[in-house]
Amino acid sequence: MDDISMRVLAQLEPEGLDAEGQSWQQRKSVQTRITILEAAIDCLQKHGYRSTTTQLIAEVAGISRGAMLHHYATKQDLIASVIDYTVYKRMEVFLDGVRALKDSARIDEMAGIEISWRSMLTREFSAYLELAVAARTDPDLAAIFLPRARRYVKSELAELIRAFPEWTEDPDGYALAMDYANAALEGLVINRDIWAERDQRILCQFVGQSIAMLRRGELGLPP
Amino acid sequence: MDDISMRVLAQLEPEGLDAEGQSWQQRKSVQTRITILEAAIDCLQKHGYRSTTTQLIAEVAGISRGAMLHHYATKQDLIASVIDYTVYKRMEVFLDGVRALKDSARIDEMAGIEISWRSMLTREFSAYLELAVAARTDPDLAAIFLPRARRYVKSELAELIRAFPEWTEDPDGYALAMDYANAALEGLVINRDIWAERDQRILCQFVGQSIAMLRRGELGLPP
DNA sequence: GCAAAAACCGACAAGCTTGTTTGTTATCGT
DNA sequence: ACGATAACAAACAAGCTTGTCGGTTTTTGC
Repeated sequence: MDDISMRVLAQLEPEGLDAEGQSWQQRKSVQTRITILEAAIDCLQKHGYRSTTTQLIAEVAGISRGAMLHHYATKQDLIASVIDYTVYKRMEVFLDGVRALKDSARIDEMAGIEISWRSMLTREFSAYLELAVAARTDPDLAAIFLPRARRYVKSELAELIRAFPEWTEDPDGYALAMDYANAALEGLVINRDIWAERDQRILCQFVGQSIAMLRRGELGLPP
Repeated sequence: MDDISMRVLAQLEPEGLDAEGQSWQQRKSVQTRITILEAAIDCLQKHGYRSTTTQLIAEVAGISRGAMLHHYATKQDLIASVIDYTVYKRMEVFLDGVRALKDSARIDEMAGIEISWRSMLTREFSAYLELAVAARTDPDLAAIFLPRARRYVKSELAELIRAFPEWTEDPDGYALAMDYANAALEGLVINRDIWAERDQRILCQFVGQSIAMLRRGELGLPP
């Protein structure tokens, strides 16, 4: 893992899941928590936030509900951890993908879009998006989600530019490209069941092309 | 209302709400149903699909739950009507907006994007989007939502091109532009609480610009 | 070893949601 | 005018969800 990844991941790494050198109980606890978080991700993806009951999560995780409530006293505690965990894992996947690209593929073919698109098709991002949309109409969820989401966007913007050095000279354009890619692809994800797959591929390519033009300065904005 | 509007709206007009020349009971019934639908829209926007209980809708509508279940025997019946109703009203707003544009504004300044964006900030679209995302994880809702959504996309694509005659020569590009605008703006709507307003405005302009380039053939796709 | 703490389990009360059912008032057709 | 029908109201049962509580097993510190 190189410098770039270290910085980003260090900022976003979830707490309470890194006790690898601790006692037996600590490690057992961490393992159980990860099992719970993975189960929660599955449930969020399949059933959505409001239908993801603590009962269901416990069943999928294969432990009793009482045991789960020992690790996460309330549903909010659990969801807060899910947010951190999914953000961390998605960033991990995204960075791995971008780092694996050759410079030419990344710059000329806008392959970063493809990586971003793929990272949005993961279980983790499905769960994250589910929370994002649910937070818009659930005050309790918004209270724990929005601060984390804003922090995440900030970290992503500030650090990920190291993975795209070709944007260094144009920070505003980079910020726009980042938001733009996220918005377009998230909109695409939402309509995945409605639109034909071919249309989705074309759309994805179009987004990549327009970002390429933005970078080359052929498609800008009035000041 | 001109020809264009007539065609589109005729295809999408909800059933059971057009009994204006009927008996007193009929008109009363229609009025009550509209009251219920408007209440449902408010609830969906504010609380999301899963928290929009029949109890809550009845309270907001100002009638008893029993009375509501007389008009809509089940929650699914009600939601199905909400889908048709919101699609109809959004299309109405959108068409009114586009018709009010001068040709120059529509073609050169891509003002259609601004209209589309504004139509997505309405109560009706918020409710529709809420149903769209909820349908992705709720099989019962998906059963009534997806068929209607696909029909809506088809009607929109087939008929709305009359409002944008400058695209007539390029049906593929038009289809792409349509999907693209919807995806990007819907993604923008979803992140509305997370991103700064200024960034949202810039993003909206960028989407308009890239569509303008697509129309001028300066930004196409490989076959 | 042994007490304390942590991991884990099962059951409970309180509240909410949905659809059904029974009853009341107002309007329609003849 | 009068029976039928529609609009509306209220109460009920069945099921689900959340958080709390007492109890059991396993690990840790001494």
